[in-house]
Amino acid sequence: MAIAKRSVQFSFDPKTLDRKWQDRWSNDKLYHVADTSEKQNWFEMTMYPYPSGDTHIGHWYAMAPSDAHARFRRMQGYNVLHPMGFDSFGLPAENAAIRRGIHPYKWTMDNISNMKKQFYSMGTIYDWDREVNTCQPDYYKWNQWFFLKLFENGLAYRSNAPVNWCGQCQTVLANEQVINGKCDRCESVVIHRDLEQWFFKITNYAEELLSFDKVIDWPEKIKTLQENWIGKSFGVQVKFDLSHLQISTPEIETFTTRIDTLFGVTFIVLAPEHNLVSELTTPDNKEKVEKYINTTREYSEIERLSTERDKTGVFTGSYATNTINGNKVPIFIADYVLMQYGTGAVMGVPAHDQRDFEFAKKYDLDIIRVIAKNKNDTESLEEAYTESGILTNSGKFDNISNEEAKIKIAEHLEQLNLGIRTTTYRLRDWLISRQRYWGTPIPIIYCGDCGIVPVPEKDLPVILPPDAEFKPTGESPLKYHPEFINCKCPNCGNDAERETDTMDTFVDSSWYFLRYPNPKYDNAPFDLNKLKLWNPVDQYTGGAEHAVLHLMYSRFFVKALRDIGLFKFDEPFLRLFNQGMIIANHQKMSKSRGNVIAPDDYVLEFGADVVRIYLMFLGPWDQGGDWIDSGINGMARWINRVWNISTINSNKFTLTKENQDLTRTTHKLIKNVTEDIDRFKFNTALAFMMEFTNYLNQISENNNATPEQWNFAIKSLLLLLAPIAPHITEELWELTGNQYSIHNQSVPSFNPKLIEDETTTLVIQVNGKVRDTIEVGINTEKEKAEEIALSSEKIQPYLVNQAINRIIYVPDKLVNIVIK
RNA sequence: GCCGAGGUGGCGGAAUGGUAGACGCGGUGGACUUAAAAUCCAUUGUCCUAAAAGACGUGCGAGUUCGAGUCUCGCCCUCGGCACCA
Repeated sequence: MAIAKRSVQFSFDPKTLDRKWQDRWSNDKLYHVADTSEKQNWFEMTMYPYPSGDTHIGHWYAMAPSDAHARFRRMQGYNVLHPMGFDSFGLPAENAAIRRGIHPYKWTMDNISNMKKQFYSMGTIYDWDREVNTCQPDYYKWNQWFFLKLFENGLAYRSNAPVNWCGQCQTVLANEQVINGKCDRCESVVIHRDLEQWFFKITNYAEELLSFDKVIDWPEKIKTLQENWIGKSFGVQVKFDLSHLQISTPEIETFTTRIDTLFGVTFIVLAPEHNLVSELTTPDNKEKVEKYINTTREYSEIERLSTERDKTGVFTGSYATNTINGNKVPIFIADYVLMQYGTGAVMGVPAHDQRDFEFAKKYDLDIIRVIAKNKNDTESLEEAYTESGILTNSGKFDNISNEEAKIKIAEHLEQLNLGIRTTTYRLRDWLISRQRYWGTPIPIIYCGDCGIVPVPEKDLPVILPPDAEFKPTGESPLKYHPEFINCKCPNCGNDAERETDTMDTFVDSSWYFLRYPNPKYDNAPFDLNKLKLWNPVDQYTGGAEHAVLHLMYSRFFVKALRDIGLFKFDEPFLRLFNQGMIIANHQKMSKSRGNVIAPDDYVLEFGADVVRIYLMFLGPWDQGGDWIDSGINGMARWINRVWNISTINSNKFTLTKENQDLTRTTHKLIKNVTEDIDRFKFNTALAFMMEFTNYLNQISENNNATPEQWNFAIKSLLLLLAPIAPHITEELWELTGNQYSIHNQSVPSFNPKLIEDETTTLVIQVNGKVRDTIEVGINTEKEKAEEIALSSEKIQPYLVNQAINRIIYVPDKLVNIVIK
């Protein structure tokens, strides 16, 4: 795509400037971060990228503002660690290997070196001595180490679980490889299969993850998203009697949040995977049931995703007894009941649950209304009644409110030992197995005699063999790598086999913030002394698309490692800020649309600073922005004006007495910009600076400053702009005779007393409509202000023959004359 | 369906309940120039008007208030996330 041409004639050459200062900073190790200093440490991170090969404007949009904020903290006197790394395991590398025959390692490392060059061209303060790269054995070794720790502590386990299966490729697919229910490689429909998989027991932490007491500042939105994901609900586990069937268990347990509707149960539904299904199925239903289970097992993603899908199910032939009223109800299986939630069994109350209602209609089951809108309510139901109401058809519980009944019936069941109040969560355990090559090998050995044997710590890392063969079969190359698979059991020494699955890459990102303080430490994942200096992270920034997965997994990791005793803190990220999405010319950017903004081209044309400024000016960072090509010239124009105005020789100013207004405006600028950058409001911070530049032009033209105050104004402007536009401000800092480097200076401070205005514009309203504005001294008395307002020539006509009801006075702001 | 964010000029966007449209883009007119670009100056919500003055104006409809883009209630639309969770 062609880029916007520069229409500005710069007074300087941005390309030369960028290079000059980037090299100087790099040679001087200006951004080297010591672990300790006389300053307070501040750990500010932005989410590390996947090394896709080319930085696009989205990377810049995430990184430039966070870099500016970190630089700003640095100038506020903190010792700032603002590191960068690469989330370098993952699918695209493997696909490149299969499609183009490039080894994932080479592909990844080439991309990383390219992206590092691009980050360098942005003028970021990343200290590359602290780089973290997750595909290196010295990093993923610790993934394996953590896995062993979690395993030892009962937080990692192996279990059978359904996976996405592509029949064409004969392999398992990760969720992200399933696009609209189809395989992303061969486009055939994906079905479900059961496989033995490894899980992390995140559900142990469901309750603690719901609490955000230990964070300082997180967006409400993200907290809510996590709360919804965890999905806590209160309900009752209630038993239905099966004793008459004489099978292995005398009862079946269901979970419900609507125990008040217990008298309305007309059927029971089990998930097809429920372990009682085979026992409950009577011989004459056997064929039907098995057929249903098989089709369910092979149900496609597409069907499952469809909301409007008909409820289907099949009768097992058996009945259960609802002990509260002795009713016999039929037992069905249906795939709308999920094995993973609650007990995998549901009591069907068609009158008060829409899904049950549809199911009952389809299979012609009874619908018994037990909650009435009011006492006279006898209407028949067109759909489930899910509102609150009064109990009916419910024996001794009739005529009480359903909210009351929830408690009464639960207590009743508990007394009879037929039910118990419980809490259930939607959150599932974290499935970490991936049937892929380019990831961390799971450090487990399977021995015919000893079973599951963890790889001993001393044998870590289990190295990913570099000489794997990549064939377009879709299967993990590790499955065909005998040297990798075959090994000796660490326990008994007999022949054994290695696990060939690798870990989900979210494992890598769940603790990388613990590695930045000591990326090369090799006795442990981290040196506790270093860790204490930096962690937890003071400020984290990144896209909201990671609201649940990455951010919740990281929280889980920290809590689990804390409980294992590795450190004491509870949360990984104390403050979180989510930037919005950047779009281009009103459209989402995509390769197919051909509207992807390539930052490199703009950097060559305009210089890094102009691109940085534009990204921060486009809109409020948290709400995203619209990159409109023509807009960038405005930033170039402005920065050129900053250049021109900064290079004016201050000796030309001949005023001997200070211009109070300039002093006031300069101090206001400092206040406003400081506050705005602090809260990531770069767009308004820049607007203030632009306004100030326009103002300085007037001052210069009218020669309305002393040399000293002019210098102070320019110096303040440069210092405030330095975090956002590091190259040009550094050059101007030098040109104006200051000492290298501007980035080692402090943010200028303002004097609140000097900000106070002497006069203010008083708005005069009549009945809330602005009729006049009058300049008055600050702190004008009410009586005086009213007098001024009433005597205004513009106001007079409105008051002729009018009775004044009252007068509102807001000091220093307005007078509102209320007439009839 | 549920949860969240949002709806303001031609465009991106500003506005602790107190002058709506800061700042920037784009447009128009002018200066400079042989000319153009760049730069600078002026102007730029709509209607009415020669102008002044005025009227209208923040998705729609009500309400609270001396005063509402901002608060309350009820709708409509857009974008993001979740989605048979019993």
